[in-house]
Formats: sequence, C-alpha cells, structure tokens
Amino acid sequence: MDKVLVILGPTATGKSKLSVELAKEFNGEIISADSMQVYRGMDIGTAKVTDAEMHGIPHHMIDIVEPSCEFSLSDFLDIAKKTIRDIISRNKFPIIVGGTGLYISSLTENIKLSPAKADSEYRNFLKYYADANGPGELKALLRSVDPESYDKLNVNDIRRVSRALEIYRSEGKTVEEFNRESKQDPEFYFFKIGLTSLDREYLYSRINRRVDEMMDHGFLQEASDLFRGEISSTASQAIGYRQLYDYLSDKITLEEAVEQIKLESRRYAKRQLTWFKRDKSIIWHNIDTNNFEEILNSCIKHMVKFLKV
RNA sequence: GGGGGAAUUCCCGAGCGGCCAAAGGGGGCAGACUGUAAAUCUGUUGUCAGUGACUUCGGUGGUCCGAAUCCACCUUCCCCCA
Repeated sequence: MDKVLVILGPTATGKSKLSVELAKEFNGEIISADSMQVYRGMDIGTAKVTDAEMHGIPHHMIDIVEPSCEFSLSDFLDIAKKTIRDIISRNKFPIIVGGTGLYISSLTENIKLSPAKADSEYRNFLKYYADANGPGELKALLRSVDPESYDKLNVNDIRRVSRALEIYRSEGKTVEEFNRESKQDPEFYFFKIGLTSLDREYLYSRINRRVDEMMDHGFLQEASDLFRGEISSTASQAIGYRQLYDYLSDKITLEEAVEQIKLESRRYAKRQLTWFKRDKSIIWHNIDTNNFEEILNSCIKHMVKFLKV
C-alpha cells in the first residue's frame, strides 16, 4: 500500500516549517489540509507559507478557489486523493499538512461520504421550521426515519439534525448507515505526526504573538481587499477577517478586533486539540519541551522506520 | 471643602433579610463532531467530602433566630456642587 505522511496539530505549532524540511529529506511534496488556505487572497490571515518558506517544495491545495466559492469536505477529499495519486505516480512522497481535523480524519479513515449534496433550499426550510416550532420539533422529524441519529444528536444541534434529515431525504439511508459502509478498503497507509504543546499557556502566547505579526504584515489591508469582492459562506467563517470586517464597519475598535482574533484563535486551537486527541495513532512531538532540530531528527527517525515497514 | 453613588465568586454583571455557593453572560477546562468544520453543538466552573460539611459577596465591628442584602466606622473608586 502506498505510504503517506500526515503532519497535524493545532495552529501556530510550526507544522509548515517541519513539513518543508521533511519534504526535502524524503523527496516529498506537500498537500495542505486546511479549510481556509484553499482560498486565494487569504494569505496573511490564514498563515500561508510564503514562496520563500516553501524552499522550492511543491505545495498543493493552496490557492485553489476564489473566496466567492463554497468549499467543503467532499471537495477536499476528492482533490486530496487525486493529488496523492498524482504525487505517487511521479515517484514523489506525499505529505499532508494541516489543522483541519475533520478533513484529515475523513481522509485518513477513508470515509465515504453520503452522495447527498448540500441542499440549501431544504436547509433553509428546516431552519425556518426550527425557528417556527422550536428545535425539539425539528429533531422529532428524525425520530421515525433515523432513530439512531435521533438518540445521538443534541436537540440544539440544528445543523447536524438538518444534515441527517437531508441525507435521509436524498438517499433513503441514514448517516450511520453510511458510516458503517465507510472506512473500508483503505487506499493508502497513513503515518501521523502531531505537533503540540504540553504547556497551554505557551501555545496561547505563540498564537497571540502570531496575530500581532499578522497585523504588522498587513492583515488589515488584506481583509479590506477581501471584503471588496464576493465572499462565500465558507470563506467568511475564517477567523480574523470577520473581526477586521467589524472594525472596518465601525462596530468595534481595531484594538478590540485584534483581541478577539487572538481569543478566537486560541479557542480554535483548543478545539483542534480536542479533535486530534481521540486519534491514538498519532505520534506527538512537544514544541515546548523540544527544539526544532530535536523534533526534526525524531521525525526523520520515525519516517525511516515507517518507510521500511 | 460640601453632597450623592458604588464595591459580588477569574472578568462583566444580577441579587437588596431566609427559597444564595449566589441569576445571566464572557473566559477557562472538558467533550462531541462525517458535504458550513478557522464552523456548529454539549457539559462543567468556591473547597472538601457519595444525600452533607466548610470558606466566600472591599475591611472591621454591630442588629437579628438568620445578613451579599440592615446599621456604624474605615478603605478604595466614580459623579455632582464649590
């Protein structure tokens, strides 16, 4: 089975730098697993690697869509798999790098998505239904068609209740039925390296500092350019741009915006950690107790072993 | 110098004699997550102990069976008049 390396972890842990060094070492090419770096023009705020930082290593799935486009998990899975195959066919080594937990686990666990596409009209209807009758009534719609999801989901989790209904409506099958059919016949053998910090305070201070750096590097200008054009519902979820937009529309001060960006980034990192924690196969490296050289050397050792298996 | 107001658990902020370890929000911590995921949702948040006990509402002293809530003084802050 073809082997693929995955480098994951919360934001601001140095995944990009590590991946470039490993790519150099193992004749690799990098595939970004990041829901926001796919967008062109969203560079500073999503902490994209610069051309200089790439050191000539090819990077894929960065700058592949306009901010006006919706982008979703299924787009990611399709393109990522194609890109992996392409890299392997050219005798190079694929390295997945990113922090979007859902994208990474769906890829590495070989999740087969339900064919049910996002149906905005139906979603709007369900939203309206929930607003009018309360979330309890919305969830009640699930009871007869998908009792498993009915038991599992929280009443207030309108998005997931809606999606479950959407899948059943379109496919006549439940979410869980698709899940059970998933995870079969893995195409690749993934090796996962995680970067984290044992010391939460240290991670948070790195995040804060990085936000300040973004501001110094023209984040505000980038955000104001972005809002001159169309922006999709997915792109507009990116942390930072939202807060800067509030500043640009005089809702908050610049200082408040920056504080909120830091706060939201910290909370995001927390959620990333929660997501990755459940994957027991990740080999973790701590950025607070080891320097970059130590981590790189350890990763190289792991990689050599992994490639021999 | 005179007059008025305020101090609440990490923060903001309700409470104005028992139903108060103290609403609500924020933050923190923990969790969930399968076509919006940098999104969304959930739980928890004084201490110790298995129905309970103990320490908290600026400080000190009072009133009362009983105080975060009433009184006195003190401290700090805010506002108004000089």
